[in-house]
Amino acid sequence: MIFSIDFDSDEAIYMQLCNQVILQIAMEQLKEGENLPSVRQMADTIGINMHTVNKAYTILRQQGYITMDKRRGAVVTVNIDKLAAIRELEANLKVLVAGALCRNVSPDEIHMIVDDVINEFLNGR
Amino acid sequence: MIFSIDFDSDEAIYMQLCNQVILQIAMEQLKEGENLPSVRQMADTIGINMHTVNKAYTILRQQGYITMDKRRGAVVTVNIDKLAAIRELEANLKVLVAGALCRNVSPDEIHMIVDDVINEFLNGR
DNA sequence: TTTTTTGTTATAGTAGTAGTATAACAAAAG
DNA sequence: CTTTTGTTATACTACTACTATAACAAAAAA
Repeated sequence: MIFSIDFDSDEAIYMQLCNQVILQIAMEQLKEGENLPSVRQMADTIGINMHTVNKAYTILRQQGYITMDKRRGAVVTVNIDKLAAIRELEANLKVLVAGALCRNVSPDEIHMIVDDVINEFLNGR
Repeated sequence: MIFSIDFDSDEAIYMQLCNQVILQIAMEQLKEGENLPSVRQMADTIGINMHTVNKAYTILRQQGYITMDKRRGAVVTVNIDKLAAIRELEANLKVLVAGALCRNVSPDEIHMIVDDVINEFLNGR
C-alpha cells in the first residue's frame, strides 16, 4: 500500500490522498474489507499532519468508499450509488470533452483514450 | 453570449468563466475570430471585479483558446496543441473512470456516457 | 486634438482554505 | 493499566480568491 504525494503539486494533499485511494480501489490493489492505515500512521508514513489525513478519510467516507469505527479503523467498503456516480461522471466529462473537441481531438480518438484508461485499470487487476 | 455564474458554487468564479468559454467554443456558440467582451464589460455584465475576469482571460490565453491585444480585445483563436490536449484528457480521465469503475459502472456504460456528452456538443452545433 | 476605451500592472484589504501544531476525550484493544 | 483508535477543539501561518482603487501607455472614437 504505497501512497505517493507530490508536495510541489497544485493539487491539495488531502485531495491527492483521496484520489490515490480511489485509484487503488479501482485497480483492486485495495480490496473490499481491507484496512487503511490509521490517520496517525498514515500521517507519519507520508510525513504530513494527522488532520490532513483525517480530512481525506472524512471525504472518502462521505463519498462512500470507506467506513470508519473505533474498533476496526478505516475499512474499504464501497457503497454503490451507481446513479450518483453516473451523474458525477457526466458533469465532470463535459469540460474535459469540450477541451478535447476544441483542440481537434475527434470523437473516435476520445473513445480510444477512454478505452485505454479503462483497460489500464482492468489489466492492473 | 450568455455566461451564468453560480456564486454559491465551490468552484472559483474565474474557473467557471474559463469553463463556460471553453464549453461555448466546443458548441460553436463562440466561433473562431469572434470577440469576447472586454474585461471591464464582462465584469460589469456578470457583476464581478475586473481582475477576476482578467484572471480567467489570462488562463484562457495561456491555454491557447484566445489571444489578446489592445486593438481587437479578446479574440477566440484556438491554438491547436492536440498532443497536450490528449495528455491532459488522459490524466483527468483517470480519477473519473476510477470512481465510476469502483461504483460498478461498466466499461460499456462509461462509453455510452462519453458518447452522450460528445453528441451534446455536436448536436448543439 | 481630446476623450474614451483598451489591456496591463501595482497595491492593499477581506475572507476563506490548506496545512500544521497541540491538546484533550471516550471507546476499544492489548 | 496502557496504548491506540477516531473525533473534536483551538490556534497559528501561508496562500488563494475576490474586491477596490489607481495608474499607465496604446489605440480607437469623437
